[in-house]
Amino acid sequence: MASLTIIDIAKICGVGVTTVSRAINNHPDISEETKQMIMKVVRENNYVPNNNARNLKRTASKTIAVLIKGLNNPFFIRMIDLFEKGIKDKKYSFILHQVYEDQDEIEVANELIKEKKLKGIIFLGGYLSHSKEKLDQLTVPYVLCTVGLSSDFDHYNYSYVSIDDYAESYKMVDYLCKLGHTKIALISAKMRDRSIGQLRYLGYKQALEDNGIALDEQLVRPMKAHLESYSMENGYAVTKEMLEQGIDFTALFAISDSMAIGASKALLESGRSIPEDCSVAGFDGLDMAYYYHPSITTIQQPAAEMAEEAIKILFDLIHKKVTHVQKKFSATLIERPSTGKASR
Amino acid sequence: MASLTIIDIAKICGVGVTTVSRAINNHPDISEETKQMIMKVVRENNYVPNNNARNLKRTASKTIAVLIKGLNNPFFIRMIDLFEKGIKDKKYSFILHQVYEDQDEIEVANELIKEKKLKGIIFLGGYLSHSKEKLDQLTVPYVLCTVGLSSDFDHYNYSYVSIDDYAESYKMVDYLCKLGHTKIALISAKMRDRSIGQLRYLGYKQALEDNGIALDEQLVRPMKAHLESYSMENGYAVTKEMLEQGIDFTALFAISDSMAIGASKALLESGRSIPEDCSVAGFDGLDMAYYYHPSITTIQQPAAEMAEEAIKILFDLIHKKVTHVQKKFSATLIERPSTGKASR
DNA sequence: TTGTACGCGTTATCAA
DNA sequence: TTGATAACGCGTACAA
Repeated sequence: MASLTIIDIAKICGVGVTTVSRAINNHPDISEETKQMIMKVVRENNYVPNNNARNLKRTASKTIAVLIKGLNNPFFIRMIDLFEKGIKDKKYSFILHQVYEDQDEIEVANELIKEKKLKGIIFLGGYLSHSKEKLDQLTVPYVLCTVGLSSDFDHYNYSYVSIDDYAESYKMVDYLCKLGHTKIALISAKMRDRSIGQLRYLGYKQALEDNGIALDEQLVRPMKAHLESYSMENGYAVTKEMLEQGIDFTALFAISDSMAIGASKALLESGRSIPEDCSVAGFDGLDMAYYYHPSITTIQQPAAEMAEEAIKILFDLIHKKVTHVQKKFSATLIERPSTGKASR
Repeated sequence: MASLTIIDIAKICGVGVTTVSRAINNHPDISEETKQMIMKVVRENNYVPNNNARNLKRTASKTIAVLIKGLNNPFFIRMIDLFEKGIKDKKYSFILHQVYEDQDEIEVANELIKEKKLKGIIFLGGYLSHSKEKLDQLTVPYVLCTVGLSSDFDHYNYSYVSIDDYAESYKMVDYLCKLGHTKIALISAKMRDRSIGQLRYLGYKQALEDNGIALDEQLVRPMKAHLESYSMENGYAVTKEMLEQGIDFTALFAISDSMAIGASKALLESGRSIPEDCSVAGFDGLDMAYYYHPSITTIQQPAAEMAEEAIKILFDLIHKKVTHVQKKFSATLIERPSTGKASR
């Protein structure tokens, strides 16, 4: 029961602990023969080195952590897979660590750095509303990936990978305007959102303005605070409410694919057809948007390229090749059957 | 840079290390006064205890880990949330740990037990094809949740929470038969699957037999090995292939909602309508199945109850109130517009 | 190529 | 209520 230590193994093998340590860690200064012998004993007794003791002694390790706040966003789940593969390709270990709602990501990061002797961190999603001092506490390089930064942030002090939420939102709304829509509903972020949600809202606003359409506040609908953010359920609830209030619109743009799907359901359920009675557009480029029927027009984020670039930047930072890099990717508007010309 | 240790803090405070340790860990034997003083210094210098040293010395902790293989299954993601809340409600810490494809979950578990001094483990999803000896290596209580167990396992030696895959599959197929369908396609697990996938297949087979319908091997379609298991993409590919081969069926049962959605897309794309030309049924009870249009008939797993029960069993095991408990939940067939009476 | 002995930062034990 | 000190299990400088 009481698990074996390296000393036990050394005794069994009749060698010193150093030798066992060498065998386990593939050190060069050991004969192949003794190594095999030791490894055999290790396996037979299924000895597992104690990671705490290891990390306590170790000064460095080749591992990178991805910190994610919430696992409910399918887009992030996809990114995680990409990060895992990319990091393992570089012969680094990958750790996924969840940050809970009530936790401070910087503190969690610092603990993890100490504990695992991290080489670098990728923050995935969430919002960073920390002060500069707080962020400067981090002692290893990090890259923000699709992290909301409040607009008063000095962006050039950080490395990040994202898309241009403002421009992409503009692109979609402009596209809807060009289809002849003038009453375009927006399912937006929560009221106090000061980052991604706000940018997408501003893009919407500007596109309307540039197309000579007056902003109708009635058509801007923040997602429900009591429901999960960006979820299908939320898009459904918001849309249903609009329909019940008899609000008139010929197109609907939801700032996530999930919400677009929820919205579609509400529309279809009410007997409206897509896109004849109402066009629907989403944002993210999830598989789901394609498999929905009708397939949903969306802004596809280049997930693979973004993950790859984030990793590249992180390694450049680690190797001190760069100081700070900001990379904004352009996403692709994918036109699908859920959007069509305005009929009224 | 070089981070502070408990000794540094002790020096600054002019007390012994033991006292600092007591303050940090909320030990009783310390005066409120000195405790406040120490905590103030801790905060000011933002000292973070080294977890490795802690865990190395600690004999126990109040933490439970959920081990999950792959994050791609939306059903598991939902369960994770439930586990997190449930475990935190019990004032235990919760750790989510991902097991990668090439890793052995038992070994990962054992490492984690040592490292974090776990009190218990919940295995979520995946397949357990280990021998009894291997499982017996685990030194803390564990509960298998929705884990595939090969049929030759002696189930009574383990604690698990699941649904009766055989019976639920039977339920769905029987329901389709009663609607008058005789040509029911099945999108099943990969060929060599010996657990959940096989059980669902057997349920299908038996239901057909009991309804006097001969099994048509042409209608049983394992998901594609080169595509992600249970994914929309997989359901789409399989269904498209069937359609291209001109195979005739009036109902389709996919053993996951995701695959059912992919299948629906393939059907709708080909100009068929659901349920008029073909009924579609899924399995799991994901939100997605409801929001799809038409909403998809499915077998809804009682996720919340299952998570709750798994936690309860685990704590009972920890407190030695029980030895082994197996709990099979019954799921609910939710009838939705994607299924209807056979028209041919 | 191998072994001895020390230190990593913390908590537990015991004595004060 | 406090403090000194011995572990915890490992890696590694150094000696052999």
